[in-house]
Amino acid sequence: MEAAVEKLGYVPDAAASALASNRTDVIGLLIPSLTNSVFSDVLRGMYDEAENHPFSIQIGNFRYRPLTEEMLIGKFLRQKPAGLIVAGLDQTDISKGMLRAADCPVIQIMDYDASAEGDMIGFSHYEAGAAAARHLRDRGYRRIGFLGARMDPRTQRRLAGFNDALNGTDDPQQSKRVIVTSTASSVSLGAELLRELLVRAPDSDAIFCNNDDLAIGALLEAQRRGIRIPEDFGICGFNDLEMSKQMNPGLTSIATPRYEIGRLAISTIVDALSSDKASDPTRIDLGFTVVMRGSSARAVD
Amino acid sequence: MEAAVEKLGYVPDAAASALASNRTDVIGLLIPSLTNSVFSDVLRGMYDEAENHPFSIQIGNFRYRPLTEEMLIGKFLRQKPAGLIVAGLDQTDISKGMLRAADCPVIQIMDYDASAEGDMIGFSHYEAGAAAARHLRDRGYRRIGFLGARMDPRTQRRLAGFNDALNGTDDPQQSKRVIVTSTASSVSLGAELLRELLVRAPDSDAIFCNNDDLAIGALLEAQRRGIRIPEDFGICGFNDLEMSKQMNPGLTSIATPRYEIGRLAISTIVDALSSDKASDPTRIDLGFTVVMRGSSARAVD
DNA sequence: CTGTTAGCGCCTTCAA
DNA sequence: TTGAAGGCGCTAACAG
Repeated sequence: MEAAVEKLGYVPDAAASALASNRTDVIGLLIPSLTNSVFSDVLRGMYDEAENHPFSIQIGNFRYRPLTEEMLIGKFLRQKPAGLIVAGLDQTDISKGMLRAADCPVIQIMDYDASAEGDMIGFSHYEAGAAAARHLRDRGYRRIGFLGARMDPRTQRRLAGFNDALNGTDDPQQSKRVIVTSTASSVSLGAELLRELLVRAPDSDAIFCNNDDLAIGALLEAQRRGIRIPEDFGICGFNDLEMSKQMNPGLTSIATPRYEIGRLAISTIVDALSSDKASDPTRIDLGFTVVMRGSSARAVD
Repeated sequence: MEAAVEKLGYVPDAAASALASNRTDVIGLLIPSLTNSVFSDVLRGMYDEAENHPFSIQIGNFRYRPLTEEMLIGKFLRQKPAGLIVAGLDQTDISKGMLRAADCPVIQIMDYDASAEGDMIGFSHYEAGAAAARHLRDRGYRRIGFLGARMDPRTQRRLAGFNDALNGTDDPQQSKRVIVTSTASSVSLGAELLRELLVRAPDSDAIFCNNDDLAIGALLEAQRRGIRIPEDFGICGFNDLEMSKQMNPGLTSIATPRYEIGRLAISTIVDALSSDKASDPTRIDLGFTVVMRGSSARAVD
């Protein structure tokens, strides 16, 4: 009979199946931005992992707007997804309530905070910011600025870690060296923010950038201005994009496990779906790595 | 009654609706790669446009494999999508048959070829390749190479246009200057391919790159080798990524209407769905623009 | 034009 | 273990 079914070219109807079983094979993914190059790696990991499973991925873009996220969570949940993946730990209370009540696996990705509730796969942005500050300080830089675009909650946590780690550097100007904006991150913006830093605090001798786009823009702008890197000025980026190591000098950055987060998010959902017994909570801190390259490789005496 | 319905928090069931109407509100999108930075701009355009409509977007990644594309077209069509968007004009015959028979709007994007069938929104890659060759020749370069990664059909058309435009340049070595590989494009690969070109044809004085990733990698590698750009060596990229204009010198590139393609693809489907009368075929050539910057701005006598 | 009803195709339960 | 049948909630066709 199965053979006959094969021959006749039978294909199950997804809608009928969904109606009867109250479940689809769509995994919903909610991300704050499509511009952010970060998410393309996460997506790649997800698609690589999903390839071996009968799931489709449907992306919702909430544009860094919590209320849009709330609306999309509701919309996705109504579609009876196989699972839901949301970026970040900072949903509104209403969103959190919906996620808690959802009758499908829900994973939060990108961030890790032991005190937050729910399943999560990510790393601590606070620690990453602190590690960047420490790295630059260890290389002998003393007047370290911060360039940031679109300060989402994770960026703010990096800034908090950065600031806390620099406390005791007794740089009275430290707060002046934090240059942030609400506009989207880009290479051009990195150049712009560096110019602004050098106006507001011209004696700055290093920067930690929100992400590698900004860092690359700042590096290129510094070179246009004849600033010697790393001798006179150190730069540390964040994310370690593929191109960062190709810069001249190479860009020091913080490598983040974006691809792995994507893979694990899907495989966690698949596992939760296959093992009918309630599985253990998934709370994975994947960590990060400071990758030193030329842009901060100053000789320390 | 409608008010009561509101009050009771009624929400329609997507699966039941799909089963009864034989139609969902999902627009399927088939792309060959998630790595390619090109598609993030296309996606952005799509999501920006879709925001005003009740459609969700579901992405299939066929990894440059025609048979995977075929399988995904079948899978998507079975879900009764509101519409289908496929990248490229080069599907297998079976795929083409399925697309022709689909009972939903189908748009091909990224490419434009007047002799191909079906609705399409894109531009001519052949012409783009020819324009790049002409630009470099007009700036006085005479021994122009081509760097290419993952030669998909559109890339090959750019190469064909490039080659045809250089015919008559009477460079007997022209074919030696074409360096291509099957691996995925990246900045590092651009550096690598430039090194290879300079081994195989050391007298080359310019390159047209597959895309800006390669071009940026080649530019940075050339600088590491002390090659003067644009005096001794000209570079033209493709796609005009945001960061290209920030390079030192700025990277000459071919600006492509990626965001616009995304927007138009969605709005075309929405229009086709709303106007019940069969609408006119959509065949839009959006063109491209050669943006000259420092990397090819050599004084011509 | 409004109100009613018969499926849509599968899943799941219940009977054999 | 296998098989039959009732719904899942909506849409569209049809009757009034």
